Amino acid sequence: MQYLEILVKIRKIIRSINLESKKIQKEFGISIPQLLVLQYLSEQADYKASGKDIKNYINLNASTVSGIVHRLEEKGLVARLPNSKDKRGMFITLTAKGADLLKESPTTLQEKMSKRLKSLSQKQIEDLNSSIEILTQLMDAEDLDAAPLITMNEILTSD
Amino acid sequence: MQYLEILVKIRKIIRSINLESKKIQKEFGISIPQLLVLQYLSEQADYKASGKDIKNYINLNASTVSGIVHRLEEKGLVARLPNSKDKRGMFITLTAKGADLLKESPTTLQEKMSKRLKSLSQKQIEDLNSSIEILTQLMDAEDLDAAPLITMNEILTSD
DNA sequence: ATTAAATAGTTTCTATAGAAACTATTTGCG
DNA sequence: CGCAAATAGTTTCTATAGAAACTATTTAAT
Repeated sequence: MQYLEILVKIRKIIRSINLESKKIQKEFGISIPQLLVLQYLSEQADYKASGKDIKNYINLNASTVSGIVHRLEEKGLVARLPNSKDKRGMFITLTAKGADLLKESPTTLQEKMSKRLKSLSQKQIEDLNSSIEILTQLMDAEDLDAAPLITMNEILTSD
Repeated sequence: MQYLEILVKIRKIIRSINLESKKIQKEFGISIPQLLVLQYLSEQADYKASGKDIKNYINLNASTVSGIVHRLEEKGLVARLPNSKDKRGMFITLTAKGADLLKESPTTLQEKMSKRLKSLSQKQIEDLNSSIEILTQLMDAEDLDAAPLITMNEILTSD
Protein backbone atom coordinates (compact mmCIF):
# COMPACT_ATOMS: atom_id res chain seq x y z
CA MET A 1 0.00 0.00 0.00
CA GLN A 2 1.55 3.20 -1.08
CA TYR A 3 0.89 6.74 -0.07
CA LEU A 4 -0.76 7.56 -3.38
CA GLU A 5 -3.24 4.73 -3.00
CA ILE A 6 -4.08 5.91 0.49
CA LEU A 7 -4.63 9.42 -0.77
CA VAL A 8 -6.85 8.26 -3.61
CA LYS A 9 -8.91 6.08 -1.28
CA ILE A 10 -9.35 8.87 1.22
CA ARG A 11 -10.39 11.14 -1.64
CA LYS A 12 -13.11 8.59 -2.38
CA ILE A 13 -14.33 8.73 1.19
CA ILE A 14 -14.35 12.52 1.05
CA ARG A 15 -16.25 12.39 -2.19
CA SER A 16 -18.85 10.02 -0.75
CA ILE A 17 -19.44 12.32 2.17
CA ASN A 18 -19.68 15.32 -0.13
CA LEU A 19 -22.21 13.49 -2.28
CA GLU A 20 -24.23 12.50 0.76
CA SER A 21 -24.06 16.08 1.99
CA LYS A 22 -25.37 17.40 -1.31
CA LYS A 23 -28.10 14.79 -1.35
CA ILE A 24 -29.26 15.91 2.09
CA GLN A 25 -28.99 19.49 0.95
CA LYS A 26 -31.27 18.81 -1.97
CA GLU A 27 -33.76 16.93 0.19
CA PHE A 28 -33.78 19.19 3.24
CA GLY A 29 -32.07 22.36 2.08
CA ILE A 30 -29.27 21.86 4.57
CA SER A 31 -25.74 20.42 4.38
CA ILE A 32 -23.95 18.10 6.80
CA PRO A 33 -21.73 20.84 8.25
CA GLN A 34 -24.82 22.98 8.75
CA LEU A 35 -26.56 20.00 10.31
CA LEU A 36 -23.66 19.44 12.68
CA VAL A 37 -23.92 23.05 13.82
CA LEU A 38 -27.66 22.75 14.47
CA GLN A 39 -27.10 19.48 16.33
CA TYR A 40 -24.38 21.08 18.42
CA LEU A 41 -26.57 24.06 19.29
CA SER A 42 -29.43 21.74 20.28
CA GLU A 43 -27.17 20.17 22.89
CA GLN A 44 -26.08 23.45 24.49
CA ALA A 45 -27.64 25.21 27.45
CA ASP A 46 -30.24 27.68 26.13
CA TYR A 47 -29.48 26.27 22.68
CA LYS A 48 -26.79 28.85 22.14
CA ALA A 49 -23.05 29.01 21.58
CA SER A 50 -20.39 31.42 20.39
CA GLY A 51 -18.80 31.21 16.97
CA LYS A 52 -15.61 30.10 18.67
CA ASP A 53 -17.36 27.19 20.40
CA ILE A 54 -18.73 26.04 17.06
CA LYS A 55 -15.36 26.47 15.42
CA ASN A 56 -13.75 24.28 18.08
CA TYR A 57 -16.45 21.66 17.86
CA ILE A 58 -16.49 21.08 14.11
CA ASN A 59 -12.82 21.98 13.73
CA LEU A 60 -13.14 24.49 10.95
CA ASN A 61 -11.64 27.85 10.12
CA ALA A 62 -13.35 30.91 11.57
CA SER A 63 -14.20 32.15 8.09
CA THR A 64 -15.80 28.85 7.18
CA VAL A 65 -17.92 28.89 10.32
CA SER A 66 -18.86 32.45 9.52
CA GLY A 67 -20.20 31.34 6.14
CA ILE A 68 -22.06 28.35 7.52
CA VAL A 69 -23.74 30.42 10.24
CA HIS A 70 -24.59 33.06 7.66
CA ARG A 71 -26.38 30.52 5.48
CA LEU A 72 -28.19 29.02 8.48
CA GLU A 73 -29.27 32.52 9.46
CA GLU A 74 -30.60 33.23 5.98
CA LYS A 75 -32.77 30.14 6.28
CA GLY A 76 -34.01 31.27 9.69
CA LEU A 77 -32.66 28.16 11.40
CA VAL A 78 -30.40 30.09 13.76
CA ALA A 79 -30.38 33.68 15.03
CA ARG A 80 -27.72 35.98 16.40
CA LEU A 81 -27.85 37.35 19.92
CA PRO A 82 -25.57 40.11 21.11
CA ASN A 83 -23.12 39.14 23.82
CA SER A 84 -23.24 41.95 26.34
CA LYS A 85 -20.29 40.55 28.24
CA ASP A 86 -18.01 40.61 25.21
CA LYS A 87 -19.08 42.88 22.42
CA ARG A 88 -16.57 41.37 19.99
CA GLY A 89 -18.41 38.10 19.94
CA MET A 90 -22.00 37.07 19.61
CA PHE A 91 -24.15 34.13 20.48
CA ILE A 92 -25.69 31.98 17.84
CA THR A 93 -28.92 30.37 18.94
CA LEU A 94 -31.18 27.71 17.50
CA THR A 95 -34.59 28.98 16.36
CA ALA A 96 -37.82 26.99 16.73
CA LYS A 97 -37.71 26.44 13.01
CA GLY A 98 -34.21 25.09 13.34
CA ALA A 99 -35.28 22.75 16.13
CA ASP A 100 -38.15 21.50 13.97
CA LEU A 101 -35.88 20.78 11.05
CA LEU A 102 -33.47 18.98 13.33
CA LYS A 103 -36.27 16.72 14.51
CA GLU A 104 -37.14 15.60 11.00
CA SER A 105 -34.27 15.92 8.59
CA PRO A 106 -31.32 14.11 10.10
CA THR A 107 -33.19 10.84 10.47
CA THR A 108 -32.35 9.92 6.93
CA LEU A 109 -28.62 10.12 7.38
CA GLN A 110 -28.79 8.84 10.92
CA GLU A 111 -30.89 5.88 9.87
CA LYS A 112 -28.65 5.05 6.97
CA MET A 113 -25.52 5.14 9.05
CA SER A 114 -27.17 3.39 11.97
CA LYS A 115 -28.33 0.59 9.74
CA ARG A 116 -24.77 0.05 8.63
CA LEU A 117 -23.27 0.41 12.08
CA LYS A 118 -25.78 -2.09 13.43
CA SER A 119 -24.50 -4.70 11.01
CA LEU A 120 -21.20 -4.53 12.90
CA SER A 121 -20.34 -6.09 16.20
CA GLN A 122 -19.18 -4.03 19.16
CA LYS A 123 -15.62 -5.20 18.53
CA GLN A 124 -15.85 -4.19 14.91
CA ILE A 125 -17.15 -0.77 15.79
CA GLU A 126 -14.26 -0.35 18.19
CA ASP A 127 -11.87 -1.31 15.41
CA LEU A 128 -13.51 1.22 13.14
CA ASN A 129 -13.17 3.85 15.81
CA SER A 130 -9.45 3.20 16.27
CA SER A 131 -8.97 3.10 12.51
CA ILE A 132 -10.41 6.57 12.28
CA GLU A 133 -8.15 7.61 15.11
CA ILE A 134 -5.12 6.27 13.26
CA LEU A 135 -6.17 7.94 10.05
CA THR A 136 -6.65 11.20 11.88
CA GLN A 137 -3.13 10.96 13.19
CA LEU A 138 -1.70 9.82 9.90
CA MET A 139 -3.23 12.78 8.15
CA ASP A 140 -2.84 15.35 10.88
CA ALA A 141 -1.45 18.25 8.94
CA GLU A 142 -0.45 20.18 12.01
CA ASP A 143 1.75 17.35 13.18
CA LEU A 144 3.07 16.28 9.81
CA ASP A 145 6.30 18.16 10.37
CA ALA A 146 6.80 16.76 13.83
CA ALA A 147 8.29 13.42 14.80
CA PRO A 148 6.80 10.18 13.48
CA LEU A 149 3.75 8.96 15.29
CA ILE A 150 4.49 8.06 18.84
CA THR A 151 1.02 6.98 19.81
CA MET A 152 0.40 5.07 16.60
CA ASN A 153 1.79 1.83 17.91
CA GLU A 154 0.04 2.25 21.19
CA ILE A 155 -3.24 2.56 19.42
CA LEU A 156 -2.51 -0.26 17.05
CA THR A 157 -1.27 -2.71 19.65
CA SER A 158 -4.16 -1.97 21.95
CA ASP A 159 -6.45 -4.34 20.06
CA MET B 1 -19.39 5.46 19.09
CA GLN B 2 -22.23 7.26 17.49
CA TYR B 3 -22.75 8.37 13.97
CA LEU B 4 -22.24 12.01 14.86
CA GLU B 5 -18.87 11.30 16.41
CA ILE B 6 -17.83 9.38 13.32
CA LEU B 7 -18.90 12.25 11.11
CA VAL B 8 -17.03 14.80 13.20
CA LYS B 9 -13.89 12.66 13.20
CA ILE B 10 -14.03 12.15 9.47
CA ARG B 11 -14.49 15.89 9.07
CA LYS B 12 -11.23 16.30 10.96
CA ILE B 13 -9.46 13.97 8.57
CA ILE B 14 -10.89 15.87 5.62
CA ARG B 15 -9.74 19.10 7.17
CA SER B 16 -6.24 17.80 7.72
CA ILE B 17 -5.97 16.77 4.10
CA ASN B 18 -7.32 20.11 2.98
CA LEU B 19 -4.78 21.90 5.12
CA GLU B 20 -1.97 19.76 3.78
CA SER B 21 -3.22 20.40 0.25
CA LYS B 22 -3.19 24.15 0.79
CA LYS B 23 0.26 23.98 2.35
CA ILE B 24 1.56 22.18 -0.73
CA GLN B 25 -0.24 24.68 -2.90
CA LYS B 26 1.51 27.54 -1.17
CA GLU B 27 4.88 25.84 -1.41
CA PHE B 28 4.67 24.47 -4.92
CA GLY B 29 1.70 26.27 -6.45
CA ILE B 30 -0.15 23.01 -6.89
CA SER B 31 -2.84 21.17 -4.91
CA ILE B 32 -3.12 17.48 -4.05
CA PRO B 33 -5.86 16.77 -6.61
CA GLN B 34 -3.75 18.52 -9.23
CA LEU B 35 -0.74 16.52 -8.10
CA LEU B 36 -2.68 13.28 -8.39
CA VAL B 37 -3.56 14.16 -11.97
CA LEU B 38 0.08 14.88 -12.86
CA GLN B 39 1.15 11.65 -11.18
CA TYR B 40 -1.48 9.71 -13.07
CA LEU B 41 -0.41 11.22 -16.39
CA SER B 42 3.23 10.39 -15.68
CA GLU B 43 2.30 6.73 -15.43
CA GLN B 44 0.43 6.59 -18.74
CA ALA B 45 1.77 5.62 -22.14
CA ASP B 46 2.96 8.80 -23.89
CA TYR B 47 2.07 10.61 -20.67
CA LYS B 48 -1.43 11.27 -21.90
CA ALA B 49 -4.99 10.40 -20.93
CA SER B 50 -8.54 11.51 -21.67
CA GLY B 51 -10.57 13.56 -19.23
CA LYS B 52 -12.72 10.51 -18.67
CA ASP B 53 -9.71 8.41 -17.66
CA ILE B 54 -8.72 11.04 -15.14
CA LYS B 55 -12.26 11.32 -13.88
CA ASN B 56 -12.36 7.56 -13.30
CA TYR B 57 -8.99 7.52 -11.62
CA ILE B 58 -9.51 10.26 -9.08
CA ASN B 59 -13.24 9.63 -8.82
CA LEU B 60 -14.45 13.14 -9.34
CA ASN B 61 -17.22 14.83 -11.24
CA ALA B 62 -16.49 15.74 -14.86
CA SER B 63 -16.88 19.42 -14.08
CA THR B 64 -14.40 19.20 -11.23
CA VAL B 65 -11.86 17.49 -13.45
CA SER B 66 -12.49 20.16 -16.05
CA GLY B 67 -11.54 22.85 -13.52
CA ILE B 68 -8.46 21.00 -12.28
CA VAL B 69 -7.17 20.43 -15.80
CA HIS B 70 -7.90 24.04 -16.65
CA ARG B 71 -5.77 25.26 -13.75
CA LEU B 72 -2.98 22.82 -14.62
CA GLU B 73 -3.10 24.09 -18.18
CA GLU B 74 -2.85 27.70 -17.06
CA LYS B 75 0.32 26.81 -15.20
CA GLY B 76 1.71 25.06 -18.26
CA LEU B 77 1.98 21.73 -16.48
CA VAL B 78 -0.30 19.91 -18.89
CA ALA B 79 -1.39 20.56 -22.46
CA ARG B 80 -4.39 19.57 -24.54
CA LEU B 81 -4.06 17.42 -27.65
CA PRO B 82 -6.90 16.93 -30.08
CA ASN B 83 -8.21 13.40 -30.33
CA SER B 84 -8.65 12.76 -34.01
CA LYS B 85 -10.44 9.48 -33.37
CA ASP B 86 -13.12 11.10 -31.24
CA LYS B 87 -13.55 14.82 -31.70
CA ARG B 88 -15.75 15.11 -28.62
CA GLY B 89 -12.89 14.29 -26.33
CA MET B 90 -9.32 15.37 -26.06
CA PHE B 91 -6.11 14.09 -24.63
CA ILE B 92 -4.45 15.77 -21.74
CA THR B 93 -0.70 15.34 -21.73
CA LEU B 94 2.05 16.08 -19.25
CA THR B 95 4.43 18.86 -20.31
CA ALA B 96 8.17 18.82 -19.58
CA LYS B 97 7.53 21.51 -17.02
CA GLY B 98 4.92 19.30 -15.41
CA ALA B 99 7.32 16.37 -15.32
CA ASP B 100 9.95 18.58 -13.69
CA LEU B 101 7.57 19.73 -11.02
CA LEU B 102 6.53 16.17 -10.37
CA LYS B 103 10.13 15.22 -9.78
CA GLU B 104 10.63 17.84 -7.11
CA SER B 105 7.43 18.86 -5.43
CA PRO B 106 5.72 15.74 -4.20
CA THR B 107 8.71 14.56 -2.22
CA THR B 108 7.58 16.62 0.72
CA LEU B 109 4.21 14.97 1.08
CA GLN B 110 5.58 11.62 0.02
CA GLU B 111 8.38 11.80 2.56
CA LYS B 112 6.09 12.90 5.33
CA MET B 113 3.64 10.12 4.68
CA SER B 114 6.35 7.56 4.08
CA LYS B 115 8.01 8.44 7.35
CA ARG B 116 4.76 7.71 9.12
CA LEU B 117 3.98 4.60 7.17
CA LYS B 118 7.44 3.26 7.86
CA SER B 119 6.78 3.42 11.58
CA LEU B 120 4.12 0.77 10.99
CA SER B 121 4.60 -2.93 10.47
CA GLN B 122 3.36 -4.67 7.34
CA LYS B 123 0.48 -6.09 9.33
CA GLN B 124 -0.44 -2.66 10.63
CA ILE B 125 -0.38 -1.19 7.16
CA GLU B 126 -2.68 -3.96 6.01
CA ASP B 127 -5.03 -3.14 8.86
CA LEU B 128 -4.96 0.49 7.88
CA ASN B 129 -5.72 -0.47 4.32
CA SER B 130 -8.74 -2.55 5.27
CA SER B 131 -9.90 0.17 7.65
CA ILE B 132 -9.96 2.61 4.78
CA GLU B 133 -11.81 0.02 2.75
CA ILE B 134 -14.42 -0.30 5.47
CA LEU B 135 -14.74 3.44 5.80
CA THR B 136 -15.14 3.74 2.06
CA GLN B 137 -17.99 1.27 2.17
CA LEU B 138 -19.52 2.80 5.25
CA MET B 139 -19.60 6.17 3.60
CA ASP B 140 -20.34 5.10 0.08
CA ALA B 141 -23.10 7.50 -0.86
CA GLU B 142 -24.06 5.59 -3.96
CA ASP B 143 -24.77 2.50 -1.96
CA LEU B 144 -26.28 4.20 1.06
CA ASP B 145 -29.79 3.46 -0.13
CA ALA B 146 -29.05 -0.15 -0.88
CA ALA B 147 -29.00 -3.04 1.54
CA PRO B 148 -26.71 -2.98 4.57
CA LEU B 149 -23.13 -3.89 3.85
CA ILE B 150 -22.78 -7.39 2.63
CA THR B 151 -19.04 -7.41 2.21
CA MET B 152 -18.38 -5.55 5.44
CA ASN B 153 -18.15 -8.68 7.52
CA GLU B 154 -16.08 -10.42 4.91
CA ILE B 155 -13.56 -7.62 5.03
CA LEU B 156 -13.62 -7.41 8.78
CA THR B 157 -13.27 -11.11 9.41
CA SER B 158 -10.49 -11.44 6.88
CA ASP B 159 -7.86 -10.29 9.36
C1' DA C 1 -3.93 54.87 32.42
C1' DT C 2 -2.29 54.17 27.99
C1' DT C 3 -0.84 51.43 24.57
C1' DA C 4 0.47 46.91 22.58
C1' DA C 5 -1.07 42.29 21.97
C1' DA C 6 -4.53 39.05 21.71
C1' DT C 7 -9.10 37.59 20.50
C1' DA C 8 -13.77 37.23 17.90
C1' DG C 9 -15.73 37.68 13.67
C1' DT C 10 -16.23 39.27 8.96
C1' DT C 11 -14.90 40.08 4.20
C1' DT C 12 -12.40 39.11 0.05
C1' DC C 13 -10.10 35.91 -2.71
C1' DT C 14 -9.12 31.39 -4.56
C1' DA C 15 -9.63 26.26 -4.93
C1' DT C 16 -12.23 22.09 -4.68
C1' DA C 17 -16.55 19.87 -5.62
C1' DG C 18 -20.91 18.63 -7.71
C1' DA C 19 -25.53 19.46 -10.24
C1' DA C 20 -27.75 21.05 -14.10
C1' DA C 21 -27.88 22.74 -18.48
C1' DC C 22 -25.52 23.05 -22.54
C1' DT C 23 -22.59 21.99 -27.04
C1' DA C 24 -20.62 18.89 -30.01
C1' DT C 25 -19.76 14.64 -31.47
C1' DT C 26 -20.51 9.48 -31.92
C1' DT C 27 -23.23 5.27 -31.62
C1' DG C 28 -26.93 2.56 -32.38
C1' DC C 29 -31.46 1.40 -33.86
C1' DG C 30 -35.09 1.05 -37.00
C1' DC D 1 -29.49 6.44 -44.18
C1' DG D 2 -31.41 9.33 -40.54
C1' DC D 3 -32.58 10.45 -36.16
C1' DA D 4 -32.61 9.40 -31.11
C1' DA D 5 -29.71 8.26 -27.36
C1' DA D 6 -25.45 8.18 -25.34
C1' DT D 7 -21.02 10.16 -24.42
C1' DA D 8 -17.17 13.81 -23.60
C1' DG D 9 -16.41 18.14 -21.98
C1' DT D 10 -17.51 22.85 -20.70
C1' DT D 11 -19.98 26.54 -18.39
C1' DT D 12 -22.73 28.47 -14.77
C1' DC D 13 -24.21 28.30 -10.18
C1' DT D 14 -23.80 27.28 -5.32
C1' DA D 15 -21.51 25.38 -1.11
C1' DT D 16 -17.56 24.15 1.57
C1' DA D 17 -13.02 25.46 3.03
C1' DG D 18 -9.03 28.15 4.31
C1' DA D 19 -5.64 32.26 4.15
C1' DA D 20 -4.96 36.91 4.59
C1' DA D 21 -6.33 41.28 5.69
C1' DC D 22 -9.39 43.80 8.23
C1' DT D 23 -12.57 45.81 12.20
C1' DA D 24 -13.75 46.02 16.78
C1' DT D 25 -13.20 44.88 21.25
C1' DT D 26 -10.77 43.08 25.36
C1' DT D 27 -6.72 41.86 28.01
C1' DA D 28 -2.27 42.57 29.59
C1' DA D 29 1.88 44.91 30.43
C1' DT D 30 4.51 48.78 31.48
